[in-house]
Amino acid sequence: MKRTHTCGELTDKNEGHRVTLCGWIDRIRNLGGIEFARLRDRYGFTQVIFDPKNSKLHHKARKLSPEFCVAVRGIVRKRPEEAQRKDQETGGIEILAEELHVFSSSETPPIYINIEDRSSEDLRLKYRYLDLRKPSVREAIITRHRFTQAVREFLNGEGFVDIETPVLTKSTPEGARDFLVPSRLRPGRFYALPQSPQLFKQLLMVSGFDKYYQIAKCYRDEDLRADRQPEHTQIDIEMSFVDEEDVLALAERLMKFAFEKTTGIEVSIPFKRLTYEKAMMLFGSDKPDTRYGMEQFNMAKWFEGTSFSAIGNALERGELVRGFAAHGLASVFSRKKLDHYTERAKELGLGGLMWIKVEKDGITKSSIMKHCAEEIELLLKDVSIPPDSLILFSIGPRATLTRALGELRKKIITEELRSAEGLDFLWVTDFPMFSFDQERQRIVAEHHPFTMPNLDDFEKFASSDPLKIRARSYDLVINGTEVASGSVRIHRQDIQQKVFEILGLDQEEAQGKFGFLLEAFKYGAPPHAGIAPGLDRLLALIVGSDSIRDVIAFPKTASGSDLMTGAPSEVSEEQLRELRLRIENEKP
RNA sequence: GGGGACGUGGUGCAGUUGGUUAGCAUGCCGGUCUGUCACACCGGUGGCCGCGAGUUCGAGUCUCGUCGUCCCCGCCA
Repeated sequence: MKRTHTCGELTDKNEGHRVTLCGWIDRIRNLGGIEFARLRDRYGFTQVIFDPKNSKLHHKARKLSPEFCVAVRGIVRKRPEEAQRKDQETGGIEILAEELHVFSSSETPPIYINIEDRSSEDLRLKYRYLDLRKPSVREAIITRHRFTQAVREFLNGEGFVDIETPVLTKSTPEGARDFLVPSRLRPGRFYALPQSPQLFKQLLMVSGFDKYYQIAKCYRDEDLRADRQPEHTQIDIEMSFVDEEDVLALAERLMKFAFEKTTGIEVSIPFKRLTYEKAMMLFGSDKPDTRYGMEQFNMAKWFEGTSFSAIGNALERGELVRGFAAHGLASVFSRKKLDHYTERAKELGLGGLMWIKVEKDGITKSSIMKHCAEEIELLLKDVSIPPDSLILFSIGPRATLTRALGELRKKIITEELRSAEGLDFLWVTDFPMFSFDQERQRIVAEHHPFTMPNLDDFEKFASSDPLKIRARSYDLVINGTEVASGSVRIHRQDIQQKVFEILGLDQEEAQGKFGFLLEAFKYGAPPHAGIAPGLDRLLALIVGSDSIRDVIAFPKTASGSDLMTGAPSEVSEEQLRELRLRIENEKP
């Protein structure tokens, strides 16, 4: 029996037609005589009715159980008026069964398929193929398909060429830990899985491919999170003869097209922009969710010459006094909660946390009222603070203070506030080119070492204070999540060489690691720039999930295992021998 | 590498201060029922309480270890 229709398409327009449906039994409702079976496929549900008058068929139907895979032939008929379901797409009709074929029976499934969120995540992952039968899980995967199709449609239309790059490639020293693949033909040597196709796409620009894209798997052997998997997918894009404005504009149009095509949510462009510097000063974060306000401000001017030594001394030391106001929270922040936030502030490196409350009735309270009543009065006169507001503020060196306040702001957002609506697209630009890695005691690239520095900064600070150099890089942030990252790249051998020097790679090392790139730059490299939106995170935002596992067909757990296949697994002695590898005992 | 939460019939949970037969819901099996849609009702089945030590007359409950899952910090995108 071949199907003539799917379970999502029949309506009263098909009344009287003889049809065949294939799918899985979602649920049986046996009323003694008449028996209803809900049939499910990826398109929807259709109710099938087995009438006892057809006793042979009815007898066969009584043996059905959930998740049997079947074909049913029958007549589409309108349900009686009182039995119609307007909320279901196929709720107006049913199939009066004439013939039933069971392709496969099913044991009682280990997870609930016909009830949402009734099974634990580890079981759902172990039986992912069953979990994927659930409409909500299936829809997330289909949404992902529609999104990538929209991305391809847009980029193809813009003249981009989709080019595959190798998965077995070379280990590079910068960035995350590589996944390594031992080489059998060259024992003792290893491939690395790409953290991104970065170098290949730059080389494709040297080749003249102009506009490249790839929906590319990227691999990083680092610890996992809800929004981090060992393999994730990037929409990898690179363009020649462009600058950052071209890339940002392209990315905006791409996001608008793909979001609108996939979700129907209208996206207005251009997106807001903040420099890194400004984002840090306003929100204490390089990926702020700006929907919640609570911008930091400098409070020094109200405390100049204060007699309160804690603040006065800090100002003399050149430290800052900064804080932010949270409206509607004065009544929520009990003494206990304030203590809790103070504790957190100390963990974040601050000496403590001060607060001012303007309560609902307009009465002002503060942790430093005893010392600074006048200062607080002046401050509240200058800054308009509505009733029921809380100002949290502290003192400290600039970087520590802004970051710590940013963390406290984030904590308030996740713990105290109702989640905001809508999509908040934000560009953060002009990141620092380098940062200092305390652990390794050396300068590292903030984005990656192929990022074009701001050349004015570069000239001024390359030898004196490289940490002051800004990069021509940009991140796209949506609702506080970093969803894309990119930069203008270096296309000149001399600049690339200097950047390597600042990173502490001498010429020989640089030749060994990236010689092929430096070599390529000798042969007419075009100026180029690119960006790489993270597909998994974008989809998680679109389907409203906190975890990218929900938009990946076969995801891994927080410890990197695949509960379904059992990977990673041990391999045979024979396999190890071929690779000339030996496993060292962990505990000798 | 560090911190937190969890692990009890197939599934999701409860289980008091350590005390006799480990509850509830759902599923599953059987029965009644011809318009249900989480069908309803009646009856039944099903658990070495993740694993291993220990404390104790006695451990689901306390201690230590171990494994697994989730969340967070570090790390990383």
